[in-house]
Amino acid sequence: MAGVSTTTVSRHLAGQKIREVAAVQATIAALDFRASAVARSLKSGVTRSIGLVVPDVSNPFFAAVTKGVESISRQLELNVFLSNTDESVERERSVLRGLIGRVDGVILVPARESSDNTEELRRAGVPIVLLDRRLSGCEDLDCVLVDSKDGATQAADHLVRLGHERIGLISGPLDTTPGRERYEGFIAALDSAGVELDPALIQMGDFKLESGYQATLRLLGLPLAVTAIFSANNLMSMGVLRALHHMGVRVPDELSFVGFDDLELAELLSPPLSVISRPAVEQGVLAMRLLRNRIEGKGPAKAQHIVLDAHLTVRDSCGPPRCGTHGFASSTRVSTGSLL
Amino acid sequence: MAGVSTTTVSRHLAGQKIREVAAVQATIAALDFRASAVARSLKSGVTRSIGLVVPDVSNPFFAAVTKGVESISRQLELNVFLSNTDESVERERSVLRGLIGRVDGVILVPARESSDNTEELRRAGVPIVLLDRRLSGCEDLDCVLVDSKDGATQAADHLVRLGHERIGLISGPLDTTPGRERYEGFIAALDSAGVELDPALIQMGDFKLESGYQATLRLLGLPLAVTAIFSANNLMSMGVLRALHHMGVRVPDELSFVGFDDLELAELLSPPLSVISRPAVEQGVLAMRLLRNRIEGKGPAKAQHIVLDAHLTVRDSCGPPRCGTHGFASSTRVSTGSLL
DNA sequence: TTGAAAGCGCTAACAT
DNA sequence: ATGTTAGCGCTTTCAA
Repeated sequence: MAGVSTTTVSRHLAGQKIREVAAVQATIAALDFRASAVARSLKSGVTRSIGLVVPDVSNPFFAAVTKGVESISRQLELNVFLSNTDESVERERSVLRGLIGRVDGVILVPARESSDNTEELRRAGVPIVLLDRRLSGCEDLDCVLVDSKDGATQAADHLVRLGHERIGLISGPLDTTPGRERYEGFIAALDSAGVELDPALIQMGDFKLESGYQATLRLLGLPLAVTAIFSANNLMSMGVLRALHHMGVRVPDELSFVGFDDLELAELLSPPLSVISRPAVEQGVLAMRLLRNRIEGKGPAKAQHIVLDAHLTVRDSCGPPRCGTHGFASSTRVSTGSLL
Repeated sequence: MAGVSTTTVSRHLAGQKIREVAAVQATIAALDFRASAVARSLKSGVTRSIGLVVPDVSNPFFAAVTKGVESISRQLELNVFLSNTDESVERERSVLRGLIGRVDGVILVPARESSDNTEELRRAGVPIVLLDRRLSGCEDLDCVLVDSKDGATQAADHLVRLGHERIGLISGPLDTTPGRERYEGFIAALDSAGVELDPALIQMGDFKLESGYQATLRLLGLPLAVTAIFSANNLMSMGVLRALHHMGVRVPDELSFVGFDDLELAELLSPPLSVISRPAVEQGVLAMRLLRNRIEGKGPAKAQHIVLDAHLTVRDSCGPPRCGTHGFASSTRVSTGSLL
């Protein structure tokens, strides 16, 4: 070094006034000196990093959430570790474990509502904010949610109002907050509207595209034709659309469709899709703010639960029911159709 | 601690054989002990983290790249810091600076070809792999690219073969590898096909949705109608589609369209989109492998440049030209149309 | 096989 | 205003 002790340099870096400013600055420049983030972390116990754990970055919804988190964390000069769990509890556990000691806090979209992998993190004193999904036994954690139940209710009401009575539900995993709430909201709405609840109309998916595709094929194969489909998330909706397209089923003429979560291109599809939409970037932003407060020890000691609204965006994929015109399963229906 | 020195514990954790295995393991379990990643990093000089710097995670292409990177880094037990630059050189610089000392290597999609922000990183000895875009003065870095020029050529040839002569080009920034190469490839292909190159047909965009929208409006406003449009990336393609939709221009009847980069829903749009597609997840995977080798000092000393192929996926958005039927600019054309 | 000691780079307490 | 010292938690000589 040039002239002074490391302490002096440290002080200078910390913004304190020192005598040999010039010399120190010159030497810093000459040596291209940069304080070691690692050593700082070791000394201070703070990493200036956070973890963001989502099921799948390539899901546009989580991509948007990520953007929201990232924009705030940049302002805060926090680096973000991004990890995918691929909806798997095991992966989630290993990911979370790998974050211990590397981050000051975690924003987590839990893979399964009933599988709590936050134990170790919490013992290690790492603040956690839950995003989009609850976690049983973790009601004491901050949480940013959307009123999925209400959203699903709106979807169901919309279809019922149009006169649909045989509506297929492609549900997400029930052990997931959005999966469960959308399921419950939808079923309850149909129920209170006096619409039948044939179990065959309920198809379980896993929030991934392929499961939406397969579920749709199963629904189309039902002996009694469905006149409408509701899908519990965007990826499965894509699968539904693909299946409908491959089977040559016209929407909304032959079948009506509503999906939970908007798609960037939804209005450009043919027909433009009616969907339940909700803020995504904003969820990320709110979660990051909540986490910041936890990390800094600000804010109320009590857990904050923020619930945002979802709302129906009506476009063109729903119409009145028209029975028996699509499908490949029942030759009876087909011949009936041709008799008319 | 219980019975032994920290050294012994350290050895046990490192996999060496020690006498008091039982006692040590018991104590580790009892204390929920976890070696500090930070202290380890300080001692070893290795962080077991990498940085991934992209222009925009919510662009489906980069989301897919991210997934590829993430899948390999998980296998390698490396954590990944994700950052958006939002196509901004300034943001890139600050992001890259923030990564120094925190990562063992960086995968970078540079914001601008001619603005090299890697200086500091390189002086700090951090290995870098370039992804999707070159960086001038950095030919010595490993790099994973796609043959954009060839892809754009295929797009141009496709349109020319169908008989188009007034083709609008919505280009990305020329100071970007994909922007420049797609521009050059497209222009060169038209040129060698003997198609006119009216400068008004070339609209500059910034790879974001809104610029595709605006560019399309400008193209539709041209006195001499365009019969086809080529857009240099997926986000701008969405903008084009939206503009065409709003203006009521039918594809491919009134106007043909090809875009660079596939869209998850491209085949479900009406019409299904013809696009230039290319591996995305694979680019991420390859870049991560390259980076791993650099970090471990394996592999050839010489920089590796991997160039993947792009190919035309023909669907239904291109047809033969039909002039003068769309647009809102020229009243002459409109009245001519109604006279027919 | 194990332990003592030193040091990775930083900062806070204390002393000057 | 500046320097000295100690210690964050780990690993790695070196010695026993």
